[in-house]
Amino acid sequence: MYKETVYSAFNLLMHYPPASGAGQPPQPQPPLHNKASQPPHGVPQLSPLYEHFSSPHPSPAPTDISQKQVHRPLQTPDLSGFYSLTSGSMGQLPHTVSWFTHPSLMLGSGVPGHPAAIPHPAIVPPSGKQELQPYDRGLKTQAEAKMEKETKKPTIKKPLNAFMLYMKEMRAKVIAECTLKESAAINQILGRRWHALSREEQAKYYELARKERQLHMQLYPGWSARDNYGKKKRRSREKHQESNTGGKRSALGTYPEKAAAPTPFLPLTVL
DNA sequence: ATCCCTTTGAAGTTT
DNA sequence: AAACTTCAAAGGGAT
Repeated sequence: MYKETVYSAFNLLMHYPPASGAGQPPQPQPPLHNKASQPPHGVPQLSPLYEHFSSPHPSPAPTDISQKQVHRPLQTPDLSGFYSLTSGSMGQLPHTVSWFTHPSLMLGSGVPGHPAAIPHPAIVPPSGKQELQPYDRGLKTQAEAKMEKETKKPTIKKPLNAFMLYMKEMRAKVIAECTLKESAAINQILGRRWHALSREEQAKYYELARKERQLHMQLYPGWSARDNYGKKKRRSREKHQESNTGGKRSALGTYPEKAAAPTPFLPLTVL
């Protein structure tokens, strides 16, 4: 409740203007490197859509976006955010940016350089948890304190990609439709559903993701995905590589053995 | 308490 | 350039 209120308020403040030329095809971007993530045989390819777009790495519209999002008059009194668990239809997408609604992103400090100085949802403490107590009791050396301060810097998260946005919106729906609760299983279903989406449906999410990246670039001009590299600790690297290596990535119809068989108690519509 | 699993996509690094 | 790696979310399960 509190979360949603905060996020919605953020959404309202950061309302996005409609993409110029609404009704134009959005700008999905093809996977750049990962062949395994290409839609498998039988799944509509996205590439024909991509030719509508000028560049695989569209440069952000310079200056006006952030101004618009800050000064844009509120369009609707409805506080339900894009990711409201109850709404769910992309057809009603407000022009918002999803990471403003990230549950874990409401902590953090203000947005650097942001005119409204609103805590930005993409900023989280490294631990993901709020630091309630001063951690330095004065017992550490300067170097240690500096080191610790460095590691406690808020983390600016990556903007969500199209599929992540789709997952965020559809997860609750899938969970409601089946008895599964484990995210790994839910994500498999969502992956299948993603491939089953029409190009137009997917394009909505690609467009949203593009806007996310644009705004992220504007808010954090110097930020790089590299900044977050190595921040996740990995328990068994080999095992992780095996399951997460690009070339071995499972695709529709070729899921790992473990998940090959459809879950028996799932209604067909879920899969 | 923290990482793994599982998905796709973006972007980073390595070969 | 291509291949490979990491991290975004989520939350139950494993360590």
